[in-house]
Amino acid sequence: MARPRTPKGRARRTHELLAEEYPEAVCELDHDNPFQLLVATILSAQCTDKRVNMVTPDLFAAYPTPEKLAEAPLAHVEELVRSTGFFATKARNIVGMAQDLVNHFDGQVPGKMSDLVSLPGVGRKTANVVRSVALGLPGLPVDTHVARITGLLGITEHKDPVKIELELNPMVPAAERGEFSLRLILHGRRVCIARRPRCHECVLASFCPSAGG
DNA sequence: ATCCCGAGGG
DNA sequence: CCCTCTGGAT
Repeated sequence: MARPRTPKGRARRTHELLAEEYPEAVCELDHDNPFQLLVATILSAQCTDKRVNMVTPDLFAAYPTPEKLAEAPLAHVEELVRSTGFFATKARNIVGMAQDLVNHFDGQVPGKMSDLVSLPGVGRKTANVVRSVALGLPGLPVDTHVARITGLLGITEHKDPVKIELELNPMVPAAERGEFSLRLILHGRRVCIARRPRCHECVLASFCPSAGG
């Protein structure tokens, strides 16, 4: 298959092929509402979603709402999220985030990007996950997988995730950005694995410069 | 650029 | 042992 000449062409081809490969890519962080997804996504930094799903049931049982989490003893939250790594930072961030929701956003998860990134522990990646998965708003989360794969495919030259996001946005229709990200992430976990990519099994290999074999 | 900082894979 | 796992703040 011929390699599309432009970065945008490569982005579109990538999404076409990944949409066939992964028709129903879904967010695998367990959650029942936007607040829970926001907490789970903060916890997912440098950690597998599987491990996050191991700690959130107890966490949400103890602190089901922003109001409850805002008043939680830090030591108890640290204990509950310890196995996700960076536990001191994450505990402080999710409690502080809950306090901000109560104090500034009427206990609701805001949809505006500028509001979301004002919350402790929430950067653009986390904000875009919440927007696209829980709120039905446009959002293209750029995580380690999205950054790595778009770089390998020559869709972007940037290394900074925020620059990558801003460069990718015009290449992908707003309504498809969340799915595009989800599919790249799934592909990164299953096939284009950082440490040992399975190029033989990759549907993108025909136009991937790094698919040597 | 550096720190946070646990768990699992190769 | 070294790297990676859906990063964010300083």
